[in-house]
Amino acid sequence: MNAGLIVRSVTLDDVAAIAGVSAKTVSRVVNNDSKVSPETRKRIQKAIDQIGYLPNLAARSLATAQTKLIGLFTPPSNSHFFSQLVRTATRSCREKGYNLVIEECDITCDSAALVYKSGLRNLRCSGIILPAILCDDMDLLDLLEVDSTRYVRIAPATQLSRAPYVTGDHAGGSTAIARHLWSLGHRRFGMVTGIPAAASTILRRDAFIKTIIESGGSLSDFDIIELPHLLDENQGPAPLSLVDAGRLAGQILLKKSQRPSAIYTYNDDLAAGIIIQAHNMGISVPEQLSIAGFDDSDIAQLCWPALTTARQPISEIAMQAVEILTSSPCIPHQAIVCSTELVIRQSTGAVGKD
Amino acid sequence: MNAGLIVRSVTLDDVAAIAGVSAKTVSRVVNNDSKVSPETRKRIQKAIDQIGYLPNLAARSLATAQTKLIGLFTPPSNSHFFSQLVRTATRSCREKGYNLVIEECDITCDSAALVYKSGLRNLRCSGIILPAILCDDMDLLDLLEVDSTRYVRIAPATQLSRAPYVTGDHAGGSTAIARHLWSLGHRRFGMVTGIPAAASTILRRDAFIKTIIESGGSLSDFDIIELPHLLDENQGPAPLSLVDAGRLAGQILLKKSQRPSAIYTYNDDLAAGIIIQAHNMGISVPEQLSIAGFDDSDIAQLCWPALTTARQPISEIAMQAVEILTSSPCIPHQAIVCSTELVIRQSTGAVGKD
DNA sequence: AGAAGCTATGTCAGCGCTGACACTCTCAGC
DNA sequence: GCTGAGAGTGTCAGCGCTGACATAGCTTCT
Repeated sequence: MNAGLIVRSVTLDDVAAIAGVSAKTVSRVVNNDSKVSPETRKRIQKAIDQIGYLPNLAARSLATAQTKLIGLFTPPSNSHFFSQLVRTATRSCREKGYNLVIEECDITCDSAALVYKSGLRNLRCSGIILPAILCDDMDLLDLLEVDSTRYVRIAPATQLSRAPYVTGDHAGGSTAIARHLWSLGHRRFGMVTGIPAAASTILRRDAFIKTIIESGGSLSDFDIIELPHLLDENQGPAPLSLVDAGRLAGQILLKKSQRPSAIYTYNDDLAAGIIIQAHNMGISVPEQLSIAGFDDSDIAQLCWPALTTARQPISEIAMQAVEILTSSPCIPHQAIVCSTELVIRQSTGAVGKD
Repeated sequence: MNAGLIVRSVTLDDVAAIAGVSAKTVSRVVNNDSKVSPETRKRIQKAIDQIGYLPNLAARSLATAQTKLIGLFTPPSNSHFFSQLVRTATRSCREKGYNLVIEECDITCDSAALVYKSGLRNLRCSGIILPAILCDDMDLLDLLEVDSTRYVRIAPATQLSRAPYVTGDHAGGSTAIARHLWSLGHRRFGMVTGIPAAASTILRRDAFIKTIIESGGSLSDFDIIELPHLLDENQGPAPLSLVDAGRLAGQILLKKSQRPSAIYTYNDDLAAGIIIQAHNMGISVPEQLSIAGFDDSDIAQLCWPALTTARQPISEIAMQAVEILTSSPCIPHQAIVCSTELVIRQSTGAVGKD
């Protein structure tokens, strides 16, 4: 390691001296400006390669007041949905010449605005991606607007016209799942919902219930568990993973005297937990219990039996978010709704005679 | 969105003017320098809060030639091991006042040095975390040293004394798994290895084989599949996930006339794939087939039956890596080996009468 | 021929911060 | 009273780059 060793880095001026032009012209070449003659361009390019010039992003940021950094908040219990989101966002950023910076925020203990203030904020990202829940923290949105930082919301619940957002068709996916389960003959349902503050939680829950009731069911056919209740029950030091939360929910739901024949969960991670719990209790899936999730994240095909779920186009959501943040000029109130699609796998089946 | 609107940001000078001191003194307060009288400090702090001063990291980077950014390379098929690594690294960076930037690199198609050059390089990260495989790309290491960028390797295979590294005890974990399987009566083994260029692949494989042979087995008791072979077979456009690769490996291994009674894989993701494939083929685990992985990443407890595996302290590895990069002064050739631990779960059992 | 318009390039201040160094007090020690 | 040390603060250049503007050398049109 040569840390400590002083290395004056190669600058525009060095290149300029070699190529016999001004630094500004080199800058033009580096930034692909037009209005540079082909010969000059070639000569400069040669000089750049020769001494291995590397633009200094800090200097550029300072001069342009543009960092080319995209910030992304993630929740502490990482679902598979988020892992995929992070991955695709990384790739999209790169394609557009930006870099992705990750920030973790547990809204159950910290205010998102506070986390932002003490962390990402003075990085002055060019744009910020705010996933569900976080994106409904009005203090945070205010703060971002004060800083005039661009941001995009993923699945916002409130003030939809305030800023651009991307979301999946939560209601549509839920409706499809409900129809599917009903048509298989299920009449008694367990549900595990997400965090109530998230729009997706409400939309997925309500669409499901509404569809069942429209089909002929009633509200008394449901056993509903809310995710926060599960998280609260956790004794351990580490936050409960969503899969573990699902397992816990399974313990509760499957012990009921009137056991549901189908369970629908807020996302695939929770559903995976239910499947595991069913295995542990000797309940066979899908013969004795059907389970459906949401997202179609990696985990869906990793369960056994593989999970019936509503596919959200996670990669597309991430790409669109990055696109919105990096488009120039910025389009004020873009709203993109990605459609969801029912994916039937082996975790759901016709209702059996228990 | 007020992009486009010109907002001269609040600077040190603004604060200085209000507090009636020089910008330098404000800088001292912001950076927690000693040698500022308590009263002055208080007065300045008040001014800072009053106008909401926010240090400009780009300017600071330019002045100090220090970006306080840590870069982390990830492979394209994200294993659970990496998801966890990313998460913990994010947290560790934050605690130390750094930010984490992710870069994806598929060494099967691109040279790591090239990816670095075209991406992370001109961000001039203060430090770079290089996971296995990547960290044995000597071109990349050369490049980093030319730039005098600090880096830390995770599980390097070659030139161990070249730079600091963190690694798990691959051989130890593998040996423990081998002893465990042998003691359960297994005598015929399937193996799925990792990418041969990685030290971990070789260490895990060789320790396993050596232990079995020492126990009385012979080389002819093994059926070995190498990960790259599986990846090559993939027709689809998207790269094969490790779980899918495991499934594929299962298809091959479990069709053999002399079917192994136990399969040991390079990591948990691959093992999960094998379990799924066993389910699909109606082979019961662990009664008819024992399966063991490596890492004890989240996926291990997400399988059913839960996976017997060798736990690597992933969080500790990430924390140590960040620690090495951020410690000051930098310690030249630190080498940290984290111990691994056998975790016995339900995917392994005594060999049955098939 | 002169005006007008273009293209290709140069000049220079300044983005916000910090390191090196200078300066002014105060106070202890002789 | 003088010296030296140290604490507290200020001055200023310069990190590497780009935006705004100026300039030089063309061509084209009137």
